[in-house]
Amino acid sequence: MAPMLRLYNTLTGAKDIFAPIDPRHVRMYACGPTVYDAAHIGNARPIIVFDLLFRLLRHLYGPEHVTYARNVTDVDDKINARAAQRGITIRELTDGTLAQFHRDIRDLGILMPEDVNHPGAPARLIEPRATDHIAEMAAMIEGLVATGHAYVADGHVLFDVPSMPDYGRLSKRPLDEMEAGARVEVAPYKRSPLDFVLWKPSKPGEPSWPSPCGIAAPGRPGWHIECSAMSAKHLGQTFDIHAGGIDLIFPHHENEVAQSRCCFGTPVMAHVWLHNGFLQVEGEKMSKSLGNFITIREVLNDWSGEVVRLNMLKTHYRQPIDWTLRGLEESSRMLERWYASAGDAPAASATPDSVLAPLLDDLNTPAALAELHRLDTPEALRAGARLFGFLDQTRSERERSRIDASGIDVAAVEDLIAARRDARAAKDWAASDRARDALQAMGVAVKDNKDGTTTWTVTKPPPP
RNA sequence: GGCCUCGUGGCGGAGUGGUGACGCAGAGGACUGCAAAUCCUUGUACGGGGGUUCGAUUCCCUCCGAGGCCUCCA
Repeated sequence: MAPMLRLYNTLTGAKDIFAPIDPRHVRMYACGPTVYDAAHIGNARPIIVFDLLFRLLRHLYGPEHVTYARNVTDVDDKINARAAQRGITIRELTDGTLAQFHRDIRDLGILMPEDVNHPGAPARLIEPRATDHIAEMAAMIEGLVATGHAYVADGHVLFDVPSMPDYGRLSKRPLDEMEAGARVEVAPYKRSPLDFVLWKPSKPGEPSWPSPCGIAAPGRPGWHIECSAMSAKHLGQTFDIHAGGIDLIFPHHENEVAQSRCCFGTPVMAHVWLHNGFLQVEGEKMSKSLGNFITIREVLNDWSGEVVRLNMLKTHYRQPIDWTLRGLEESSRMLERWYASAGDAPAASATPDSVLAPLLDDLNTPAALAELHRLDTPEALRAGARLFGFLDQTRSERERSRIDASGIDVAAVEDLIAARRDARAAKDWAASDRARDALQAMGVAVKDNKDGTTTWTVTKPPPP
C-alpha cells in the first residue's frame, strides 16, 4: 500500500488525495514542447517538475507500474513559418530541434526512455509525436462529428462548444460569460465564437494529410486534438494525471477535455490536472525584445544540469520563479556541500520519511530540500537525494569526472603540490604561496588536512 | 474591462490562529604560517489600513504592488 500522496488539482481547486484508477498502472501525461526553436529555460520547468513527479510515482507504485507520456508537437504554424524562413523542410526543422531538445533535457538529468524502458517490457516512458498520430486524430474528429459535437464548415472541422454544457469547468469560465467577452474577430464559418478548429485546410507547401469527414482537400489538425488522440491511444480514454504549464489551462486543456469527453462519452478525461507556474528572469518577464531570452543550452554552458534542476526545485512548482544568477550560485554551493557531506558513502536502503513526506504533500520540494539539510548521516543524505535524482555520483567519482572534463594536467598539479610541501617544510612561505597561486591559476584549490596531507580539487567549470 | 494567482529577514524560500523552518550571504569564534575547506555561535522578516478573535503573519474587507489567462505562449 503506497503512502498517501496529495496533489493540487486545478479541476477541483483543492489538494486531492491521489487515488489511481489502477494502482498497478498509474498513467500520466504532460504537454511537451512545440519543436520550432531551441527550448528556453521556462520550457525546462515543467520538464523538471513532472520528471520529479514521475520519479515519485515510480517510488510509490513501483517503476514497472507507471506510464508517463510527454508529447512532442511537430505540426504547427510556427514550425511552417520557421522552416520556410530557413529554407529547409518541416521534417528537417522538427527533427533537428527535437534532437537538440533531447540533448538539453538529458544533460539536465531528466529520465529518458532508454533509462527506464527495458527490452521486452512494455514502454513506460514515451514521447509520442503528433505527426505519428494523424490517423488517430482523424478518427476522433469523425467521432465528434458523428456524435454531434463537431461540424464541417468551409473545409474546416470545428468543435461545437455550446454542445457541451459544462465546457469551461476546468478553467472556471462560465460559457455565457465567455461568449459575452469574446473579443476576437470571429471567422465567418464558426457557429459560435467559441468554437475551435479540429482540422483545417493546408495551403500549398504546408504539411497536409488526407482530410476526414469527406473533405476533399488535404489538411492538417488543429492544435488541441493531438493531445486528446495521443493520450487516449497511450494511456486510455480516462487516465490519472494531466500536467502542463499554467498558461495551457485555457484554451488548450479546456479544449482537450471537451474533445476527449465528447468523443468518448466519458465524465472526465484525467482525474488530476496539474499546472506549473511561470518563470521570470532577473525580475523581468522573459522575452526576446528585452534581450533576456535564455535557452536551456545557454544555461548548461555555465552550470551543471544538477545545479539547474536544484535551482528549479528550490521553489514550489506552482509558485512563480525569478531565475537569477544569484540563485544559481546558491544552488551550486548547496550541491557542493551535499557532495562533500555525502562523501563516498552508499545510499541507505530506506528512503528518509522526513524527505518523502513533504514531497507527498503536493510536491513541496522546498520543504523536502530543507529536510535534506537535516539528515545526519551520509547514507541517509544519499538516500534522500536519490528521490530527486541528485548526488548520483560519489564524491570521488565526481571529482574524477571533473578532473577529466577540465583537462587539467595532473602530473603538473602533483609537482606543484610536492614543491609546496617542501617549501612549507622549510617554512619558506613565499615559495609555498607561489605554488598555491600557480595551482589556483590552473583551476585547482588546495586543502591542507589535519593529518598533514594536502588534497586538491578542481575549481574550474564545469560547473563554476 | 472580466477572471485568477501572489506579496515572509540582505537574498532564496516553507509553514502556521497562540513564542516565524531551512538554505545562501553577513558577523564572531575554533582550526591554519596565511588561506581554503570544515566545525561552533549569531543578528535581522510575515506590503499598508480596517475588521473578526482572548490572540492573526495565518480568516474577512479594502488599498498598494507583482504576475498570469481571456484562441494556439511552459
